[in-house]
Amino acid sequence: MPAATASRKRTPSAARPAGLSPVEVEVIGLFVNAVKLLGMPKSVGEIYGLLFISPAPLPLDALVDRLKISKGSASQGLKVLRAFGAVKQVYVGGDRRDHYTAESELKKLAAGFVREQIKPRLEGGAARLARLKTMLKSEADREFFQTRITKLNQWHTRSQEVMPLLSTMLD
Amino acid sequence: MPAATASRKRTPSAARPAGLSPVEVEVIGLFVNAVKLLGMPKSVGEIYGLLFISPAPLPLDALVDRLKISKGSASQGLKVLRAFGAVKQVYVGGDRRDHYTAESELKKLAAGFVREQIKPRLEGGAARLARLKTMLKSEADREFFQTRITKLNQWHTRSQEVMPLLSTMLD
DNA sequence: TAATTTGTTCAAAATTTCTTGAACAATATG
DNA sequence: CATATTGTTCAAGAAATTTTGAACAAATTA
Repeated sequence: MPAATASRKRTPSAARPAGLSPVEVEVIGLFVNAVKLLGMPKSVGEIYGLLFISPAPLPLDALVDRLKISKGSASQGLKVLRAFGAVKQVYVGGDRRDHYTAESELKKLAAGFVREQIKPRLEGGAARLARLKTMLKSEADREFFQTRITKLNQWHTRSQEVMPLLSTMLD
Repeated sequence: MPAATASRKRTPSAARPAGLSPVEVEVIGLFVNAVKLLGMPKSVGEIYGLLFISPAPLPLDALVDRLKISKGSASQGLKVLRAFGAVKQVYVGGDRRDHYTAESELKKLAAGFVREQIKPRLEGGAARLARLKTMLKSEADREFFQTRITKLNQWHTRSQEVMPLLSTMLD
């Protein structure tokens, strides 16, 4: 058999652990938990976790092999993580595949979450509130509704104020 | 027919709107959204929303009738809301049923959420982290893991620090 | 005490969400 | 150009979550 031409069977060097080490399992579990708390699918946590604990950037294949998830899940999960800025694309010479590392700056992660998940919802909330105000104007009388809507307004304003403070604190 | 003995057919006074008014629909929608963002079932948002916009305290029956949800859902939803302190039990004279109003202090709601949802998870995270540290002690060498675990530690500490600040800000 | 009211619990049904895998597009390689 | 590689998309299947409704317990009333 001919000497391997730098990369023959896609196994760069040393044995690539087919399964997961105990440490890896533990770290991934941590992220699966966190990610579910934030309302995201388990696979997203698994992917981020593995990247987080991986010394080298990993391509999609590696995620599929080691986490035993489908290509579709891996692709979808990476898409979400990219949108959040939770994952960085890294160039690896002599390899056509995209490789990824975990972004580990808490501030950036928080910013991504706010941008992708919180902001859109707050905006939706703002729209609804506006509509409510119109409705009340026409119904004119109902005092109680008025006080409740005012309360909602306060909440909404407060939420928007808190957000930037939060990101400052996470510095 | 004899004069109603204060409460005959469980319809205190005036017509009880069987369906929901446009304003009610709008407010409830707002809360259903919010509640889903926090990872809770729709019915919890509906219940809280109706109580929030209701001038008078409501018993379980009213939730069932007006929201058209099952008794089971209503009971379960109230249980959750009670645990969060998102709902107050109000005494209503001459009525055996429990009546509820929505707690509308943002601070209290936030506190409930932290207590019921965030804290337990952070504690779970702490346990995992402790386990991880032990594992690393035995594997001794792996430097990279070490730096990552340190990072996790920072995050965890930071989260715990941020929590009380958050509740201060929501005053 | 028997009948009624009120509310809880929990297994099964309904719904929602996630994952898979095959088809496809895009790019590179021989 | 034909073939291989890489990655995306999306419909169908699998899994997880929520809702229902009936059985039950507790408290009340006649």
